Amino acid sequence: MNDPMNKKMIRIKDIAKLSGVSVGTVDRVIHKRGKVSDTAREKVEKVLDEINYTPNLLAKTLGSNKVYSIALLVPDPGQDPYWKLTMTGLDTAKQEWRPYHMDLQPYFFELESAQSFQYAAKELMENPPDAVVCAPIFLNEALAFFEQLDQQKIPYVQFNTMIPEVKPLSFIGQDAYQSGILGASLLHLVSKNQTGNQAILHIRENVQHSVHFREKERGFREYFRKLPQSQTVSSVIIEGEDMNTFEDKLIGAIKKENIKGLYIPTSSGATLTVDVLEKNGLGHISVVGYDLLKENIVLLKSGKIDFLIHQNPSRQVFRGIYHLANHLLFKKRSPEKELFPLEVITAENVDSYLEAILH
Amino acid sequence: MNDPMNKKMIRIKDIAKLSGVSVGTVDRVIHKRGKVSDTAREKVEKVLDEINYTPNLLAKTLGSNKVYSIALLVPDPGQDPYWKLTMTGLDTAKQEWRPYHMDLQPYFFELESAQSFQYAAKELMENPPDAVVCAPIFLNEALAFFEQLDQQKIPYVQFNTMIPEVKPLSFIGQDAYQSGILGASLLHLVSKNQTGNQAILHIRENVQHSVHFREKERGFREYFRKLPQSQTVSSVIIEGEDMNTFEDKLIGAIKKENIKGLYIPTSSGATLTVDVLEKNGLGHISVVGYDLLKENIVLLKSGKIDFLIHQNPSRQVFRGIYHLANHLLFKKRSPEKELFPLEVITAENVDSYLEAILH
DNA sequence: ATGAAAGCGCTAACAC
DNA sequence: GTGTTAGCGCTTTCAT
Repeated sequence: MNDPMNKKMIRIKDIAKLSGVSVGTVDRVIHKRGKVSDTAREKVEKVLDEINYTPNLLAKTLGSNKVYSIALLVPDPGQDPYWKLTMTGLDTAKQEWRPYHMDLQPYFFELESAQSFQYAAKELMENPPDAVVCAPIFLNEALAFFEQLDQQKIPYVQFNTMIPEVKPLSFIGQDAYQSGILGASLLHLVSKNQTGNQAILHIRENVQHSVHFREKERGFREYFRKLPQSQTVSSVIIEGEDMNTFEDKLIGAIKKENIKGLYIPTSSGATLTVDVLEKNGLGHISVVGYDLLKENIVLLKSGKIDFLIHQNPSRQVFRGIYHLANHLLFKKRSPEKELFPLEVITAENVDSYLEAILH
Repeated sequence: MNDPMNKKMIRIKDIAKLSGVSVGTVDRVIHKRGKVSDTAREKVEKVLDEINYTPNLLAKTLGSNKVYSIALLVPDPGQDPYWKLTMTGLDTAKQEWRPYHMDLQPYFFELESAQSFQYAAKELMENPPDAVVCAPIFLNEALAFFEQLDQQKIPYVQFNTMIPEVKPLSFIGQDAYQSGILGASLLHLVSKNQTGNQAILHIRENVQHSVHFREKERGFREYFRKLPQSQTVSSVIIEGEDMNTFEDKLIGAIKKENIKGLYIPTSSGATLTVDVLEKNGLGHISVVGYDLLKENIVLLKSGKIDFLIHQNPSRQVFRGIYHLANHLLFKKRSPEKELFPLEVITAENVDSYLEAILH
């Protein structure tokens, strides 16, 4: 903005001298803390208006000499490869913030159990951190937790799933609706030469996730509805249970609805599906899936999945921590929302993503 | 790695006490500066081995009390929309590093004039910065400049174009060969239904850029060569001059070679090309271009360009500055190479990229 | 309400 | 060679 060329940077001491008060008073005025007389305040503010003071953040942090802690509340990475990716983000953040003595502690809950979310949240609060990064998988339980944080004035970042009811320091994630549109367009492109219908496949999606997945479905349908020659879209819902039921349901639907393309919003769903397709000689069906899970990468490279959309969970937590750390350490303000780009992964660019440093 | 839960962080003072020497000596051992007796060194090193000391970077930087400057040497952003994007990266970096009193100064040269590169480099060196970020468009001139920097022990980051002959602090950019492969695969995908040949279009590419563009071409050709039914690829070279010549050459080549798909490695080349195609009723020809230039975005959204590949020049400079700042301020070591992912942009995800904070 | 002064952890200059 | 000490710019405490 303005030239930082002026040799000497302005210090609180300088402001004090210029306005004829002590550094203590200047500090009080700047941070609106303690008592200051109107006359003193005016003198200082006058000087502040004229010069352009930017505090030295290093000194600020050093002087206040606190060790901050940030807790991370996420699904157990051992239970799901998608959530396992978030640990990379945590590790990178740990390294990055280590020199600032930031204490980063993860707490895990079962992906399928709202109760375990409550339990993990409770454990977390037994030793209240200075800030929290949370994936609010379970709507009600998350709301209760966030309320608790609000009460204790603990700032938090919400990521992955967007719950509009709360006002976190920031939300980090993607536009799920647009993600559905993108998925649809990719599927459309890649299955142009085949005849048949498109389908969205819901595999073991918690009802609780539903906001997220519903938005994806809405986008997906919208794309095909808007097409010049509007196409119908089937929806195949598979609750879970055993592989045989899964196979029967899936193959049944494909045959019945004459499906040529499958959109699979759940990261780990693509592997299961492709296995079944292969086994049943349905390898020609186009597949668009999510995320850089090991299995997905293999399938992508071998051409069994056509596209992946990258949600970048590792970076989501990395950025969540980043915002909170900046908030705590440097009082920097964070964006209300940080929406990640919807990244298209193909066999040809997947390696470039794997090599890239948490970008 | 290891638990940061131990209430108190270890300070140099602690190490001094534990090893029975003074803080000065500990500092000397840690930084291998000044003279230390072997016995003292051993005592300190023994303690260092046992405990896990991470220096407080805030205190470190504050104590050494320097104002660092980083110079940026890039093509004039006024002359080319691609290079204009780098200014976003500079601005963001300025904001980010402002609190650390980092002085960031850009120097510009003419995109088509090696001499102006020399001139700008000379001007830059009249007031030697502590580090340099440079886009080495002109091979020989860049080599001379880098040599000068090496001599003066000024660290530098090389971005956008990879010159293997030098050893900068880091290189930032993309794998151009793989980028060509990606471009080819996208073009192949999108033009499957049409008959004809693929072509790569070279528009006003300085000979000096050639490493970069040659690699892209190599990848592009390689993709089609490896295809089960190997396809031929034409290469259309347009030196510059006026629009009419451009049009004649382009249309001539398209007709003659029966071209159905165009790969355009130069960011600003796509607009020119699409204009000519439209005008000549050749709107059906598929186009893959580069980068999020305003004009490209419009064409992408209207379906006149099928895909863009994002080189993210703004982030390239942002990261370049990031590495150098960390190097200077915190003595952090940077990666030799930071390869960006090859990002695929479509009409459906382009907005998500525009919204995204310099990601 | 305000000023003076003691840190924060590290660096660097200085004395011995 | 080694220990001591005065900063770096800010926060925080303690007198006044």
